[in-house]
Amino acid sequence: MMQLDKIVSYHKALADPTRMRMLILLSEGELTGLALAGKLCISPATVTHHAAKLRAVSLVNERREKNAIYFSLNHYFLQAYASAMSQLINQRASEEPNENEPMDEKNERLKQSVLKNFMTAEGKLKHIPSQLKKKRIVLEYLAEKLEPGKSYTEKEINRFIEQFHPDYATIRREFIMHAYLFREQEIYERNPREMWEKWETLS
Amino acid sequence: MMQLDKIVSYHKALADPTRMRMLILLSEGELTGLALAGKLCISPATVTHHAAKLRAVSLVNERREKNAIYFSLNHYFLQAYASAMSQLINQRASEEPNENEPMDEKNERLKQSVLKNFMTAEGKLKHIPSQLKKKRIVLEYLAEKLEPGKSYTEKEINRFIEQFHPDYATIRREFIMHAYLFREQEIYERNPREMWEKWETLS
DNA sequence: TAGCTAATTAGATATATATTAAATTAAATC
DNA sequence: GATTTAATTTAATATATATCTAATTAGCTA
Repeated sequence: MMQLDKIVSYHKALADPTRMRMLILLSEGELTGLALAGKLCISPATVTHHAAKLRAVSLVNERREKNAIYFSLNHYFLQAYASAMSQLINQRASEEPNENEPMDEKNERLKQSVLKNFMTAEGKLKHIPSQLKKKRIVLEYLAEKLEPGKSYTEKEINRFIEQFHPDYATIRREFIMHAYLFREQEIYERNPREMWEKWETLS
Repeated sequence: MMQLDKIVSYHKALADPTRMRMLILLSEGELTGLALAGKLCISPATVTHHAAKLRAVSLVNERREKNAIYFSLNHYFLQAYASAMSQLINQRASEEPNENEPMDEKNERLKQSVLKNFMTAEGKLKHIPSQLKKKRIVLEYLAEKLEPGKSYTEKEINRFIEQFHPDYATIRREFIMHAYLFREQEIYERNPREMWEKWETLS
């Protein structure tokens, strides 16, 4: 369960018109600090200030080229956090105190049982688990078979998923909703594993 | 297109730990101002202050009973606003200057052509349009056939959708994502038409 | 190395807002 | 009508933060 503070910080980051305009500008492509300052009519120092807040909640990425720094949107988190809050509010009831068994062992056991239950002997997916935790196990298992860093067209993704289940549209959407897959324009890419894990800590 | 200010105000409303805790408390049911003050360890005046902010962005409802006021969550907006921002940022590119033709005529013409293109002669849905505007037309057309105010189980919703398309899971999700349908616990309900329209103005 | 450009940091200021106590209003009950 | 309970408003205060200028740091290039 994501901490209150993180959700609040996230909303604080978005609770400022200048930062929101920054994000909108960045949605059209990366920009340097100076360029942002120019377009927003603010000083470079102010850009740094806001960039720090956005970075703190992983909403922007930065890369250095020569002595300029290019800012860009982190699409993962833009989508991921958005639903984290509704989860916080809608899914409270399902919280349970944890038992004595070590977490890692318990997770591994669950993972094996879920894969056994939801995958056929031929390696096809029977159906998508409805419980979030189980769903993530299945999605992760499938996503692992995608090559990290490689770009896929939508068709390629569909064909990939079809190997396991006919309803590729739903599963593709689940991949994106749960941050296993990332879509930019018409191109899909597997998110790095650390993103999967970061996302999980949010929910 | 939703105004920047509204999105910012919405995030401001959620950018405070006390208000977030209020929402979490209210997610378990309605409470009076005094009850909230007690549970949150703050003065009644502070509750009023925060309630005003949450009300300003339609996140809470109020009802009077005797001389107490009961606050409750507005689930519609909790879900609706959340994705409005990603839309703001992801769909900018598709904006176009509008032509001379009156808006209403244009919309009606689009609606007819979309329904003709995506529905079979037998009244089944061929597939879900990928363009947002067209998708909304199809979803609205289907949602109109649900009875407002009536509660449906998930199974009933599935059977309803299956009349039109086998992939009820996807369509059910789309209904919820686009605020045509509202889920509380395991029960589904059609949102009132005004909610559909309010939601559309957000995107 | 010196000089240039971009970005950050530090310090200062002004605005916004979260909070409370006290006064006031609203509704219900005696 | 007087009293009680709940909520709001008002006024005051303290904290947070958005912004700028000026000084500093980081990296490039002549």
